[in-house]
Amino acid sequence: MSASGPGLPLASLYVGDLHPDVTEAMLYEKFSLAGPILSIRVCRDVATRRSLGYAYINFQQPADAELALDTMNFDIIKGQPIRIMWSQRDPGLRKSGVGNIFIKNLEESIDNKALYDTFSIFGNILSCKVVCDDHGSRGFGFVHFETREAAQQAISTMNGMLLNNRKVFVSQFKSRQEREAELGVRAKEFTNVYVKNLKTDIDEQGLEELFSQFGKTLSVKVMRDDSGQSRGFGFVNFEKHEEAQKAVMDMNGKEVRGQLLYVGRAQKWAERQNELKRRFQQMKQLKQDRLNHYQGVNLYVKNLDDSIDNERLRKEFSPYGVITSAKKRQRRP
DNA sequence: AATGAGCGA
Repeated sequence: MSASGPGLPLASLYVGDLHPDVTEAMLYEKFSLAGPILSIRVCRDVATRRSLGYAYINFQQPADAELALDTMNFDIIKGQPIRIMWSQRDPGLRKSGVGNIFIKNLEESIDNKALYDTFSIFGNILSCKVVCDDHGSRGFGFVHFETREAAQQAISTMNGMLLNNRKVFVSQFKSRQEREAELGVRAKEFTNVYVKNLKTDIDEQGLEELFSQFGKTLSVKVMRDDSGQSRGFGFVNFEKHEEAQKAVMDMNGKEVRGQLLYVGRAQKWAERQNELKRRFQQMKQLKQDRLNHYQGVNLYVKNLDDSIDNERLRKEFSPYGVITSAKKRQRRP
């Protein structure tokens, strides 16, 4: 029988955000308090058997499932709040993001339950979460409503409201891509230009002289250390975007007093931090991936005689399987 | 400042 056949879906819950060690037995112990259970399954990776972090709880009675959802949502198992939803095998609503809203500037004591309670007056909530790290709330979260009307209601009445004395911002959820596209558009209209590789004896006046040919500048600044010495970079803010654009086009890579200038759009401090963080994490991930890739398939062979070269190494090991690389380390001189 | 993950493996 198809699992979407009559009877089943109405009494089936999806439980997500599970700690990887959560088992069927632990879920049974908890959820059977709401009523008789038909079956429970923690979904696992077929090869490794590791928990995928979600489970299904099938009740005999829909009313019991509803009771569980209403009373056990966000309860903590193994230190992690579980997130309960109705099982909905059709991914349409989830993927479309219709009805999904974003809330930021949440006061730290506002948790999942509080967020759920404040927003549930606008309509049926499919899923809701305050984003946390190990220090607690990160001050923002999501509420996914069943309908766009509910989401719209929530946005228009809650945006700008005080919640525990903090003014919250509520808006339509935007995917990372949408958001970056939006930032990109704004960034394209920049007027502030970042200049580096400046000789340290170039001051504001010198910088101004270099860039005034492109248009009227609103401000020119050379960044300095505590002793007042130039740090070799600065900012030129133009009145018009076109002028800033032209300054970048003409001056980037240009030699000024023996140094190649870097000239580009000035980033906001936060934007710069984000980029650095992202690059750092990307690098970390890359290293991890390589490590994982070689884990268990890379052999280290020591005590090789000088006469053995890469070719010979490969030949000796080739009977045991496909070799992707065989390299002998050069003896240090 | 911050815009997710997720459906019977």
